[in-house]
Amino acid sequence: MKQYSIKDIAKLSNVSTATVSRVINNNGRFSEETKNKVLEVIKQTGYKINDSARSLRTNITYTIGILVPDIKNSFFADLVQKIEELLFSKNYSTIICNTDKNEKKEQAYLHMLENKKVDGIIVISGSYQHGFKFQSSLKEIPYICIDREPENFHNTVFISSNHYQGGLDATNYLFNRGSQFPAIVVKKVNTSTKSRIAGFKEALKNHQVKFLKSHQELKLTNKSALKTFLTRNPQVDGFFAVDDNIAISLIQYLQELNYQIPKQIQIIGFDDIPAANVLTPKLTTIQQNTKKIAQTAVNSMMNAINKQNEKGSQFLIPTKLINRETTR
Amino acid sequence: MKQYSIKDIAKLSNVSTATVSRVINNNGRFSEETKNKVLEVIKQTGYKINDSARSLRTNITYTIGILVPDIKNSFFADLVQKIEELLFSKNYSTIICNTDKNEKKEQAYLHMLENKKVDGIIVISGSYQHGFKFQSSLKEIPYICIDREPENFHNTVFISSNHYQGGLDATNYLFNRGSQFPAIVVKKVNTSTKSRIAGFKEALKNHQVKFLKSHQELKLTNKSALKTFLTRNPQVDGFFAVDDNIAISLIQYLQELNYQIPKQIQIIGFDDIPAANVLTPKLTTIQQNTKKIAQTAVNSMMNAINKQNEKGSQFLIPTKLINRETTR
DNA sequence: GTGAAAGCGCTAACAC
DNA sequence: GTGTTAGCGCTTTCAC
Repeated sequence: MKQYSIKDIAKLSNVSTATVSRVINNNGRFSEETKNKVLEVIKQTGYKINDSARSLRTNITYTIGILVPDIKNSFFADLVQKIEELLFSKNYSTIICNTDKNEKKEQAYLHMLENKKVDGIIVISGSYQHGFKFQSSLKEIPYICIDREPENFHNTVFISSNHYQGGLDATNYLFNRGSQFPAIVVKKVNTSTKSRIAGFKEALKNHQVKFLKSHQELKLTNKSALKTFLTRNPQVDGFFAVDDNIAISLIQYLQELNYQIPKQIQIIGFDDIPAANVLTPKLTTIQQNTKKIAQTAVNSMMNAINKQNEKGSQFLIPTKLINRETTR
Repeated sequence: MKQYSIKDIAKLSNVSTATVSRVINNNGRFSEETKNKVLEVIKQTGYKINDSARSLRTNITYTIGILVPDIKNSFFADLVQKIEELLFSKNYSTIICNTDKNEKKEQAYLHMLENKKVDGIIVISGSYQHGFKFQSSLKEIPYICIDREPENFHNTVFISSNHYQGGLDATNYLFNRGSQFPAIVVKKVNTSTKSRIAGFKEALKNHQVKFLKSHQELKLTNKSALKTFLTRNPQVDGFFAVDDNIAISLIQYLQELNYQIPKQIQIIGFDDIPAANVLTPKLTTIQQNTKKIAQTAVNSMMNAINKQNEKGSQFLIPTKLINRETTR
């Protein structure tokens, strides 16, 4: 059964398609009477707008693409959920693109989004080694980068937590709670962790502790890496884990090695993933303000769509320390 | 700057738009020579297909909507990610709709998806009280239900874990590991938990334990609810928590009340969320096969799109018991 | 193997 | 306040 088109509605309401269109879009220039008539017919028929036709005509799709490395990661999931909610409230749909940190997939998605003529793209990431480069052919689709630095800051808006400040706060907290030789624990390094590390180093400097990679930086590949590190650096009495998942492994290993947390060794993480609050002991960590990040991103996106140029802007969102049980 | 259209490509390649279209869609009826010529021009110009125009013409959008109560829930996130991946490999985009368990929002999304003329809708849920009813006006958009029973099974395909069997297995395991009076812990009840409870009851029956709501069912609103329950039912030596989050609260309360797990009381959960493997003690639980569920769903979706009618089918996916530390 | 042209459903410029 | 109509970019039928 054929779907109703605007033509059918026009005919059934004894008006022209233009009038129906005006009523649908509330564009004025119709009487209350015709409006009611048309609306009634629409209701009766169950007429549904055809967005393809509309987009073809208007060049607006009311659709935003969102590139995310892994939706299962709770930080990303949180962000996506909040962004999606905000976009929905502005009548936008969001197309989710799980890139799996795979560049080929990312390219394929970008291609797809270009074909779809989305109104904008939000790029989320903290997991790539490389910056984000988006070479749209002619028509520039505006894009916003969250947590992944773009190759060229002039083309876009960059939004991120203040990872540097977060790292600084975390490390200072370790000092304030009595640690004297905190070390940092990393796995893979990307743009955001780099800043967290920089914050860590700054805190050391402020406390007159010299940073030596062999003494203050642990690459946590497995339990024995930790064991070796602690044997060589018995003075270490605090760890800033560059993210919560690392902190979780760390805690597990430390417990297996019979260290007492936080008595002997304090730990602070980053992200505040759900598991952090469920561990024994519960993890002290740095929480990112996903709500604010999402708001800022959507805001910038709307501005970009409306040609309110913000290109080149960077927004750094403050983090918050959540004190729990792995610090004294 | 205007974007290139198929007309421009036609002109630049000295062929007709029809030919360009044939080349793009690889529909045959063109020579190798023209093909190369056209492809070259496309490459040079960076021409991008306009999917709105194409969809308008073909009535196919290559877009699937996916309704999910809460993408932050790790089970849903997992499912969505896997479904999205499969759809992407088939050249479909997925529009994510986070309904927040809000019926009004759900309706609004459905409306949006109808306007967008998506090719299909996948409805995920285990969190609604009511079944899913989708009254599309005329053109039936096919839809698949995962974990939420449709109001009318004849209109759709229903896919879900075998919650009943999972509940049965969980409870049997408790018995096998030495519990004699297992109880079930619930919070809110929906279609899936109902089946899990039914499985629990069946296991009791098989072990000649009579089910009495006051003795075998705990509504875990807070710690004192647990305390009261255990005072009244001191014989209880095992809990089947109807999902992992409930299990987590339960463990925490039990520890605060100084019960020993699993020595005095065994616990088994359901879902295998990430936190389950990180608790102390680690949670024994029932894992759902998200991969299989996703595959089945996408498969059915493709069949529905291709008019390979499966309506009325139900697929029950087996679960798997993950033995960890909260059982003996 | 190729082209001309109709038409998908809509919006908006223009005329009245 | 309302109608006529062109045209957005594409696919597809039909003719050659």
